[in-house]
Amino acid sequence: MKPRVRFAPSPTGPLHIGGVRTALYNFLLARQLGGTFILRIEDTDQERFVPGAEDYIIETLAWCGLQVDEGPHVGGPHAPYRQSERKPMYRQYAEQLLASGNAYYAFDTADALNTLRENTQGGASTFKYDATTRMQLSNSLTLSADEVKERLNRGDEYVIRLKVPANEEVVFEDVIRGGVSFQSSLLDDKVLLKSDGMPTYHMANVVDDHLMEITHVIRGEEWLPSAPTHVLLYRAFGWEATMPKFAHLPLILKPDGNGKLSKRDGDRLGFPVFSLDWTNPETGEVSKGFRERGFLPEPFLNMLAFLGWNPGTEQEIFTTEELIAAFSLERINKAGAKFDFEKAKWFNQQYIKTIPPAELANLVKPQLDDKGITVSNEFLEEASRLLSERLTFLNDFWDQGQIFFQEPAQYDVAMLKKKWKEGKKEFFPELVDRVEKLADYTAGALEVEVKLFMEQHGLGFGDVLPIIRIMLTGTMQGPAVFDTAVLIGRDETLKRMHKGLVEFDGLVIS
RNA sequence: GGCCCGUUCGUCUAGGGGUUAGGACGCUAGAUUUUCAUUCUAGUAACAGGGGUUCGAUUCCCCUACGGGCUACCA
Repeated sequence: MKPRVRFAPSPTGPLHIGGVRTALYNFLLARQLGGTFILRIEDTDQERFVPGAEDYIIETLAWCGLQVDEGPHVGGPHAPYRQSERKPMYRQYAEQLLASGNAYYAFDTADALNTLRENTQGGASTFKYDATTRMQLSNSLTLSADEVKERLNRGDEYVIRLKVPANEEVVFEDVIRGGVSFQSSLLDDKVLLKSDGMPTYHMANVVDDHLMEITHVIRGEEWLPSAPTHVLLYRAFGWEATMPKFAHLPLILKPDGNGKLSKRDGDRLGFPVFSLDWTNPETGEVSKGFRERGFLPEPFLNMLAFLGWNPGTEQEIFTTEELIAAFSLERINKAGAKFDFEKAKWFNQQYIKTIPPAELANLVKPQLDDKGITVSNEFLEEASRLLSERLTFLNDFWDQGQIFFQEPAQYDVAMLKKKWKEGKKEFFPELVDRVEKLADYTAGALEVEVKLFMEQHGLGFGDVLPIIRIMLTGTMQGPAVFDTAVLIGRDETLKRMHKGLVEFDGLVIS
């Protein structure tokens, strides 16, 4: 059987990193096994539908390079891939279960059931629609056939529920957790078809996974408690022989404290939890995405893959191709992983420094475009070369490299006060002059010239270099001074030096 | 409350009946860079607790504690 896996999100909002990781694991397994990666949109709840969410999901997968083989935007042999569009298909399956006695009509209203639940709150047991209560409720099990028919004809609202067998042990194998078992009497008679005719998640999921010939269901741990219901459904349909393998992923947790990672944690702790920027269509509120924060897709995926999985070797930096080769469901951990933004940054930084300067130049170019700055490709490439080991995020390029494109906006006055002193500063006009006359304007020649200048005047590196650095960049940080001087060119270097000569005295006095 | 899943350095984790319990992030120190960052080296730090089983348990079993998930006509 050809491996077929699916990522099946609900379009209820932006994808957070847990969702992306689920997609990634599905993708990795599909690619490793030469199988098919399917995107299915589970939009059976019209009330929670959020406009733009589906596009967001598709854009995220595209940005990450998780190419979808079948899905709503690319089609495929099992189209449609949006459950709302598959609505007419589910009814017959519900009826099949009705006919075989595995399901029944239930006429109880949601309000009535809520009341029952409230009345049993805090007691020994909470109300559950199950084998012990269903004979006291109004459904096709308790009503006469005639009355059921009459209610149906009259147009009474109803749902179709799964008739969960009493006192059975439901056992299934989870690839990650091993054998898992549930007592069927603890399960409730889940609604299969809602009163609006839409299937519930459980129904649609099982039917579609079967129809789409899914071989592995890889999803979050929050689905583990409903997995036995799904197993029962496969059984009721007579599909148990081709039931997919289940793998329930551990959750991604808050870095501090406990609980699932949520949007709030990101806001609170200052890091993104979504893949891309997201604008809430109702409030207009914008949530930061990893992409916009300066992450690149490969390290983003690399980092995500390691949240709950590891290859068993000491290699941590992986390309997506390498992840495909190394991945295995069996090596996924059982326990939830707390998200660590520091480690996420490290993956990104490690990746950026491997990018060839010409390529990095292309990646950072938009930052200059935004500022209306145009430079030659050679210039940008050299700037990228100088900065590539110094960037954690792509966005750091401007912060660290702006002095390549514009004069320093301010000077490190505290340092100037220490270094711009009588007895030393008098020599600098001569240095500027020598730079101007230097025959060979290269980093090497500059260094030789500066050393010569120092020797002749009995000055040390500490007397001279900080001054040159501040003249050129304004700060004590940044790439090698001589490289910087060569990059910005002799004219610009001289211009900045002259400016320093003019301004430093005033700065030191104040 | 009930059910299910889980628990190795602060964090992500390797390991698995006998190990100096390994790596990575972070942090600290040193080296390099007369800057900062990078890089390199070193250091820091863990088997939740209690019972078994065993010659020997961190590893297997049980209990407890703690954490998480689920408990809707939401997914």
